[in-house]
Amino acid sequence: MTAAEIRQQFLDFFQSKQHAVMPSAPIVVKNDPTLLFINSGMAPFKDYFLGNKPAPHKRIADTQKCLRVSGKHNDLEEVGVDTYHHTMFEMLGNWSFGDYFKKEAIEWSWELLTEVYKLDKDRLYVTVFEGDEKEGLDFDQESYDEWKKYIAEDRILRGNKKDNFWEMGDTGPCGPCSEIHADCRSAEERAHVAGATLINADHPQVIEIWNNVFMQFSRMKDGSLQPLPDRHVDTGMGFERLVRVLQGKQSNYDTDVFTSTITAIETITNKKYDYSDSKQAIAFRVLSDHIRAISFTIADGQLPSNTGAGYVIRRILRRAVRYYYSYLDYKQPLLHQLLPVIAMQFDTVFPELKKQEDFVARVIKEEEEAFLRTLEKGLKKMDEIIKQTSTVINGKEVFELYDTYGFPIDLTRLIGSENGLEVDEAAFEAKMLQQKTRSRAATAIDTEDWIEVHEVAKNIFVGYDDLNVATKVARYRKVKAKGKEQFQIVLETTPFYAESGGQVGDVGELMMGSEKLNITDTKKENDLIIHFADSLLEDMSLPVTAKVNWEKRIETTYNHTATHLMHAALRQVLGTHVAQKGSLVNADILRFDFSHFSKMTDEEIRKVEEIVNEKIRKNIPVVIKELPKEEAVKLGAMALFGEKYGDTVRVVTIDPNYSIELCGGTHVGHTGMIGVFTITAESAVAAGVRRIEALTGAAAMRYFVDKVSQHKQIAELLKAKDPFKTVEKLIEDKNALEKKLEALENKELAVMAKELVTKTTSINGTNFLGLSISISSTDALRKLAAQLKPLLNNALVVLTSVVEEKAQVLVMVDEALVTSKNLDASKLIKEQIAPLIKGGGGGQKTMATAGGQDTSQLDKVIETIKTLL
RNA sequence: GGGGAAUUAGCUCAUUUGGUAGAGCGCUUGCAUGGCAUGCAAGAGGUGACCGGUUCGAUUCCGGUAUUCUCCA
Repeated sequence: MTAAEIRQQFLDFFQSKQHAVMPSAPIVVKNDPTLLFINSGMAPFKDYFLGNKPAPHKRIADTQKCLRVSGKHNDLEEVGVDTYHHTMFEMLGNWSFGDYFKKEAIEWSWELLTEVYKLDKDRLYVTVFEGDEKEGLDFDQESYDEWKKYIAEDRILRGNKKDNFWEMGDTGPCGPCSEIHADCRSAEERAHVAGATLINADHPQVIEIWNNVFMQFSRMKDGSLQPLPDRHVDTGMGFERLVRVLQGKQSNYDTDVFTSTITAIETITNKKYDYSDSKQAIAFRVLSDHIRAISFTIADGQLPSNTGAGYVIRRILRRAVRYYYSYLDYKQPLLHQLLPVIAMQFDTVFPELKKQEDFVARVIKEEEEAFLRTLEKGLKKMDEIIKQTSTVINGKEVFELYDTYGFPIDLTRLIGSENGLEVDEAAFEAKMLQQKTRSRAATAIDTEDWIEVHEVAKNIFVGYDDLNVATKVARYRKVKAKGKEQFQIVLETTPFYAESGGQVGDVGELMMGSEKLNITDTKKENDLIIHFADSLLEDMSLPVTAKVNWEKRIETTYNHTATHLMHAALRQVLGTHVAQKGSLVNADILRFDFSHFSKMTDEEIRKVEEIVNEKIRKNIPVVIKELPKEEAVKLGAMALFGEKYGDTVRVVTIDPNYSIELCGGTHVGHTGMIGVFTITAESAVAAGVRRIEALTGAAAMRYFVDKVSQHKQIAELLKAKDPFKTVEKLIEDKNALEKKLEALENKELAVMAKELVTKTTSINGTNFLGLSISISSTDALRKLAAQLKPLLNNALVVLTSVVEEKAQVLVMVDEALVTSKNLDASKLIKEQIAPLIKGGGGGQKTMATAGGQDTSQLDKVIETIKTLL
């Protein structure tokens, strides 16, 4: 049975049990400050469990792309070392939202495993929650009784709170769970040691394959448990593990989920995968695992970057590079070459990768090249350190290599040992810990419990039509971050648009009688609209009026509609490979990132501006409709990868032949309202991604007026019709004049030098020249000395001058005198001259300069030097 | 969001307690060589990212801004 068949059978099975089969949500998470990536099958359904919104179906089944790189059992550094941990994995799940519960869940899971997949019943064990006195929780008799119908009682094990009580987070839905484990050991081993003793004991062949969670409580901030009104089922079965069990393999990497990738790596590197624990074999596993995580996150819209979720991708990618660089002896970009293999493999389940194959490959290649460059730089730094070190590379240097130059510690270790050097690991760890605690302290957020004011069924957004509504506060809470206190407020109905789809959140005020409260920002947490304020109203329970700042909103709206017009224009001008990769729309500007591989030419930019402005002048009506997703896609709406859509979507159409996009943002009624549009900047943000910044309406007009008046002023200043030509000529002339001036100065100085030479006197066989001269700058003084030098030998020269009311002294000593008379110009200047003129100075032995406040002592300076001879 | 670092000629990079900014490649010109990454000589090319401060004097020290790299969250 192939992996693809196993997946399909799961979905078909639950479809036959009246489940709606849903596609995987994007692996990249938006609108949730607590999560960077989907890390479990239930994550996309959080809102349904929290009661923020109703589930579209009571029963759902799916396979969900998940990513885990941290946590107790998911250290990135462990992936590939063993045979069953992954960064990205698929989680098969079936879900009940207030529908069926323990009985059906248990019955169906048994039916699927034993009758569809035909797993040997002797190899299966299940666990149920034993209860917990401290929490006041009873033994899960209900599940136990259900299991008893299918499986011998000695195969039903009791688990404690750690293993068999699942919680979503510190607070929120939770409940007992029941796991199914499979014993994949050989017959002899099984006869020797009973499987039951190995459950949850980290045995690589006795593994949990499925967890059924029965949500029936909600954890409060004070730690107490409240029963949930609706009970839910949340199950998760690790797909890669399941395939391994069903295909009878010892390792996940030996299943057809990974073998095609491993074969491709063998071909590219000309090395063999030998299933061992060698570094080389680990490298194969690391690469075949990481390429999946990297490819799917990029396809779902997260580019590698140096912060947040993008940084996680970068780290995974770099770990893969490190492995092929060090252990497969491959020094060029490799990962991007694997893309065709996995894009093909997942073509039917996750088509988003195949559709963006070229783009994803280019991003990965670019990123690999960048890191290989970083490695080069680190190697150079490493060389320096090796030269200066005799036995142990100190922690500070190891940390600096790692922290500042991004040079991986394992490479430092490897190269160090090749040069007979050790690494001070303890000091490195200490530095690392310091950095971690500093970062944590800076981001610590203290969130208090919600204070319920009015119970409301649903949080309603009315801001598409109304900017001013009477409503009441549903709940609020205090949030403390970086010593700053803020309040989050949820309203029953709100006109405030929450930051989403690039459009910033609304600002405005809440009013209660004459009392006003400023709303500084509006954000979404999952689907909950949260208003931010610095304080609270005196009485939060009274009715309030919520009022959006109208001016800011309308200007933001101009910019948002203009973004759609521009997106369509870009596709016309540059081609249909242009896809949105991110955007920022606020009252002042619009910024739009899109996939495109070269810098836009001036003509292309002008063409886009022309098209957008033409569409504005046509005053096209903007038509907004709520439609089922499938219908919208049929209309030709641009389906944006990485956007998670519900069943009905909001379709924004500006001329059905021009622009149709799925969008939740706010838009103008007719394009004419935008007024005018202009692009102010075009730049690169990442490999294959360009960024445009633009202005509309009044801001664009101000921009034009400024430019025109600047141009006018320049023309007036130059008294020229064509200022460009004039400026070009001015620059040319200026350069020529500067050169001429410099030549003239040098000539003048040469003449001066010749004249001065005649004033040289001989003292005790040494030529001495001490003069007070008039000169324009210290630079000229130095140049003069340079001119004098070839004209004199065996000479000591002292020149003094007053430049900008400051005393300046230059002392020049012939090389011969430096040794024969032990003269040192720098010493002279510092010890004898500088104090005289109340200043400082220095230089080299043969030439030094000094400057000071006191100009009255310049004659004495010359005398002082003279007496030295 | 919090640290660390970098920014010097068209490109790649030097320049130690602050004292007239250098190299290689590339470019221009001349000469040599039948051609191949040819040789010799001369030359052009720098507001040392930007803005302030300390200093007689800052590429160098200090602060700020921008951009890039990097680590952590």
